[in-house]
Amino acid sequence: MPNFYEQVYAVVRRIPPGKVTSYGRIAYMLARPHAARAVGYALNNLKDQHDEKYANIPWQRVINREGRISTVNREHGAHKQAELLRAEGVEVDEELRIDLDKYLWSGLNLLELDDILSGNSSSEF
DNA sequence: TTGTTGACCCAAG
DNA sequence: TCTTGGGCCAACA
Repeated sequence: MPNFYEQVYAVVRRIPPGKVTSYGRIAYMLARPHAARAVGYALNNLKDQHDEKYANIPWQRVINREGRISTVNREHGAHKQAELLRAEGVEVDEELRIDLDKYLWSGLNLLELDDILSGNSSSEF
């Protein structure tokens, strides 16, 4: 059973290009409806991992529940995230807002979730 | 075993 | 819409 970080990364990797989701939704998918902060913590940790293993995780597709990029600028910053999303065809306005009605990822279905949580998914890296 | 810290969320006002 | 206050969770010292 992967630890919480790995579970978060596994879900984030499944967000298709041009779609976004929120920290809270990811937490909910992982059967921890109130662990949104921990999801953000996991992604923050991701930034410090320069391992190839973590190189292709589309962290830019994770935003907050308001459809806003809430990244406090550190190295990459909110602007970088906006650029990455625009490059995928997601419209991001000057206020760093995204139209969730258009770009929200519907999420994993229950069968896929079960695969991840039970650890016998073939796509578990 | 605490206490602290975050790329969060929710309800009230 | 915006601001507050409270809560929740995982990692770390």
